[in-house]
Amino acid sequence: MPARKTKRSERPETGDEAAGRIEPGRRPTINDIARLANVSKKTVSRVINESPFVQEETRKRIAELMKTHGYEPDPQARGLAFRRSFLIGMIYDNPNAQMVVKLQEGVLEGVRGSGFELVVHPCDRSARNFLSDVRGFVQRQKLFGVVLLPPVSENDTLTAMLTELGCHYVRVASAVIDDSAHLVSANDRLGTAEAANHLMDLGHTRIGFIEGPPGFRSRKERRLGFEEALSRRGQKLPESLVTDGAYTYESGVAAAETLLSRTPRPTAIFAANDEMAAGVYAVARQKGLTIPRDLSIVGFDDTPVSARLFPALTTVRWPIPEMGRSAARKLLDMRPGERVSAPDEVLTPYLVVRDSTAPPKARSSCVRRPAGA
Amino acid sequence: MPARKTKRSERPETGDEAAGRIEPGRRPTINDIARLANVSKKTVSRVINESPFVQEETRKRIAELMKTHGYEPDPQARGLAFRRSFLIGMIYDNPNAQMVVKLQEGVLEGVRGSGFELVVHPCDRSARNFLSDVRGFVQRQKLFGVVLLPPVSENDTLTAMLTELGCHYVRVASAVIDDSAHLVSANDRLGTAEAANHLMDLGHTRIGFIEGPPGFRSRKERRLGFEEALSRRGQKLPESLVTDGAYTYESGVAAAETLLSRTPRPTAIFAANDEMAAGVYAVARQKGLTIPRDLSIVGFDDTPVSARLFPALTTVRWPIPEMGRSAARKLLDMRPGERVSAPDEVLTPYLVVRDSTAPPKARSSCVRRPAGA
DNA sequence: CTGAAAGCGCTTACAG
DNA sequence: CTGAAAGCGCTTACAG
Repeated sequence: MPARKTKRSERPETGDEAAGRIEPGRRPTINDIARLANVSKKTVSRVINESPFVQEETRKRIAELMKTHGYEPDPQARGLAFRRSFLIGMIYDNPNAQMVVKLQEGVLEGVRGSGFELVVHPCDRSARNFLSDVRGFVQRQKLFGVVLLPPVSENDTLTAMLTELGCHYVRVASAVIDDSAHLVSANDRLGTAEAANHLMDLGHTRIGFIEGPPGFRSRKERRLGFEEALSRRGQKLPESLVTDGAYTYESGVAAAETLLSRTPRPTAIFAANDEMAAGVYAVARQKGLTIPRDLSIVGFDDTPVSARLFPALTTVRWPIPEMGRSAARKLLDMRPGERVSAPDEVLTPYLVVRDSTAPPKARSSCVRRPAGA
Repeated sequence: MPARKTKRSERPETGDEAAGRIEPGRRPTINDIARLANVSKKTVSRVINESPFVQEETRKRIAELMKTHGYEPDPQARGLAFRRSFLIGMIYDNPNAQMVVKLQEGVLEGVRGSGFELVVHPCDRSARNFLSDVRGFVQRQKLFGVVLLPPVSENDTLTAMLTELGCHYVRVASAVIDDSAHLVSANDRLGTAEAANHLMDLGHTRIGFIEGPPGFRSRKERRLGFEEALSRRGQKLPESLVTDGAYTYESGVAAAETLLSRTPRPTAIFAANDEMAAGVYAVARQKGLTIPRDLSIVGFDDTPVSARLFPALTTVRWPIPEMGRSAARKLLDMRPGERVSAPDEVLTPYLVVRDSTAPPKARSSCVRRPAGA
């Protein structure tokens, strides 16, 4: 239907008067607004895109008309003209559902009101067609940008490809692995150090350590942070007390079985995430060990599972929702003409002390607590 | 850049020969393919949309060209012309992260290769602007369809609005609350009945029941299924042994405290989901009750938490991934010209017996097991 | 079976 | 500061 060239002489003074000219049930388009405002659609376009080259009076009149008629520019049409969509992708291969959902919510919170939407893309990072799959996804949807979750976020080949495709990205990570504009990160090393200090404060000297899976940067960071904290107080982590893990409950069970069969038995275990810590609980119970009297346990993440273990798990809180929101904002800052807001600091995870840690039983009476730690 | 009107007389015989004519780095468009195939873009369009009105020889030649050049039609442009996007929304206000993530994965699996993508939309169903928020989301993105998760899926005002907007939808639900085309459902009543039978088979007669939250259809279904099964064997559920729950761990704790303070104490508790069952474990432990010797527990969902409780939870498995895949397929079946595949049956959840159920201690010796149940 | 024209709702140069 | 023309990559009538 060709746009009726109606009485351009009439200049609507109020929204109500003009409303009759849009067929009910049809969403108004840029043409409707232009016609009602007696301007070209290019001028309406300028208002939409906040161009400074519009007379204030005109801008205001158009803005009001848009509001009155509930006009919202069509992202599809805008995207086609811009050669870019208003979609943000979230790419991940992460075993932790709680983390994924909370991050999604955080990102959505961060883009609220911006007109952007979130398209999720779980994937298999070890699949042979991983890169081409992501490439197709990004190209087909002409994504404005993507949020990358660990460990996919640590893949530099991937980010190089995204750059080549002209797709913005922000990595969610455990260490500073990119410049501030492309990174939302927690300082895992600091968080783990806090956990180590807590255990040493309680008097533990034989501490077991369950690592994250190879291929996760957090594995390295968490171990490093822990060992550094130990060595700062002259302690060290013997190889016999370090075990592999996979950030899953089952791997926590397996690791705990190994660690708790060592002699002498460790008096405390740090698990690089909560899921694995839950596995340690199961093995401890099975071996008749009481937590924390016979064994102290510390986890990492502070996912809901930590509060529902018994006794409640002492763990390091990873600021998931904040990371999501921040990632979204960084992406939005990449819109042309956007003034970049102050870059967020690298967030510091902090220890949440609950009931799974206590001084070691056998030694609690003969070991001196370090003063003022 | 205007499309160069090049030598239409030359008719490319092979893709290789033609390849040189598309500038490298630029994705081919329908115009490129048309030019290379020496046909109008309308004909290419017909091939894309699988119109029968294309000569087989022509169709084949064009299809090959598309493949050679890695041509994929632009969903944005197609959407603009179709007045509809190739996006599917997932709308939910559900506390269970595991369920949400698995359903997302299931839907994505179901649409794989179709060119559709999934846009997630967590929301607050009790917010005053709930409906208008969803309406804006659907209209702005011109969603092809949406998958509705419980309890949002049970809102008929919502589905009426979607129909009015011309947006397809599929509900994920716990009972038959719509016609087969719009519904992917588990028969919760049957699943719960199985749980009840299992407990009765073991000899339990005093069974506590923790309900789901008001506003969830599953609350009603699960209770009904349970009571029907009991009454079929002449048992009944006394009001004093029924408690409210909210599908959260904390509500499970509160409910268990109530139920376990009744005298005589119930010998078994059915919790309407796994999260609440986890809460029952905590209270039981705190009261010094050993599971299943002093108390049998049955959950519902079979989420990962059930396997990591100790002892492992007997629960009713809800077929989450299957529901997601099926929902996606139903949506795709609504594409014009699509022949509807056989509608899925309503899925039946089934009992997974683990270690949290046993005959009641005090009575196991004097109660006769019902024969052949 | 195939195509030229017009359109989907926006934006980018380019004028003025 | 404002607009007419052309274009983004596709499809829908409408012809033939």
